[in-house]
Amino acid sequence: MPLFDRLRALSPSEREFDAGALLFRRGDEVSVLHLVLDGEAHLVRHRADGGRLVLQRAAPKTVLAEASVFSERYHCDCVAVVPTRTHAVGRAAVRVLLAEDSAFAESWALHLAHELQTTRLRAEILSLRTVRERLDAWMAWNGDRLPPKGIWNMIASEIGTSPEALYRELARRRKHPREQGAGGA
Amino acid sequence: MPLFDRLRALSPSEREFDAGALLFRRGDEVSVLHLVLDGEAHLVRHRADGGRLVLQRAAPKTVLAEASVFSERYHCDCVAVVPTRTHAVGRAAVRVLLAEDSAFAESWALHLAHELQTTRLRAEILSLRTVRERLDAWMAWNGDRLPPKGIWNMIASEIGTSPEALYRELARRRKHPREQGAGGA
DNA sequence: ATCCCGGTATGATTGCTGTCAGGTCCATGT
DNA sequence: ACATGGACCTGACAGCAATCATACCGGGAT
Repeated sequence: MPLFDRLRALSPSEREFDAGALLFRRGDEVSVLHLVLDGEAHLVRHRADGGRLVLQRAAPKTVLAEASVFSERYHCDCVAVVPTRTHAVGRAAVRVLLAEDSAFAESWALHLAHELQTTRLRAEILSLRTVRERLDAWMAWNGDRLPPKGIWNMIASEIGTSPEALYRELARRRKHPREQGAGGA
Repeated sequence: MPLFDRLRALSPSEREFDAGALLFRRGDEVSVLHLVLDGEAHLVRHRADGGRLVLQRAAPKTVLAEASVFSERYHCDCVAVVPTRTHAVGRAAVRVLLAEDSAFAESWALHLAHELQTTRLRAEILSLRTVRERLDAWMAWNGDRLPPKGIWNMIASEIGTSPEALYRELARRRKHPREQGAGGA
């Protein structure tokens, strides 16, 4: 991922956050762009009734709140859900680079376009109703191969089902290999 | 939407497609970028078993397959699901503009970042399990107001549920106004 | 060697939603 | 006035998955 490295090269500053710590608050001035190195940070919006709406789950090797580059202030809170380390890049520096280095601007746009593509796919998968359909769709995107053992839990959360439901679907396919895939129209 | 207008200004060519017609095929050379004016076009990937996986549902006033700008050839098919009219902008022209006009590059990135934001939100909403939670989340994003009558069908499909289920949830809230919103943690 | 823990596996139960089926209301056109 | 169609509404039923509970297994730590 050249974009990530290019951004990291901009400045050497790293930050660490305990589980539950806030990376920033809604209304704070946007001074840096965070790249998640380890851990996980959630972009959340708090509702009047106390409920919270997650807007992004940033895993390691992920750019956090890309849209904040274009905003003076944050529109939502960001919290580390586990101990998290980030690389903080100055927002101003990123903006200068975007404006003056068209190659960088291009990789930035490419990154966003790819991210958009996979997120749209995820939304489409999540709009399917059965675990079977969701797994079919996941496989269609991942080379028509079953997910490797060891990450089934991750896949389950990716396709929005419980691990148990995924285990059962996988077991079903082991027993009835030919019935896979539907003639979805 | 200034980006949309800026793109339209690039060239005057419009194209029309009947329902079911293909805008392009996987493997075709990318010569133009489509902006959907009327109708609806789906980006689809065909599976070996005949099933199809939708990657994007492009409504009017929407840029179709943004990632294609950076690709020589298409990675999936695109089909008009209803009679559709698009504005076709030369890919080369867009790339030149991206490279030479940093203001345009910025609005392009801004567009992608916004699209990414709302798509991530949609994915989060779709990963909720009950209609109640989904509607709460939708409302949290839309000013804590109930959706206006007349578009409930649209909302239902946005949050990935059947119209009936949404009607019931809305009726429930009419009867028990105070029980809305959960202390979701 | 043993403990521990996370992932894998599967049964039983409950609850929500999808679907079908019927019905009302209203705007529009004739 | 009447017919038409679309959105809204609600009852009934079936089905799928979330959840709880239990158990197996393998690798890493002690």
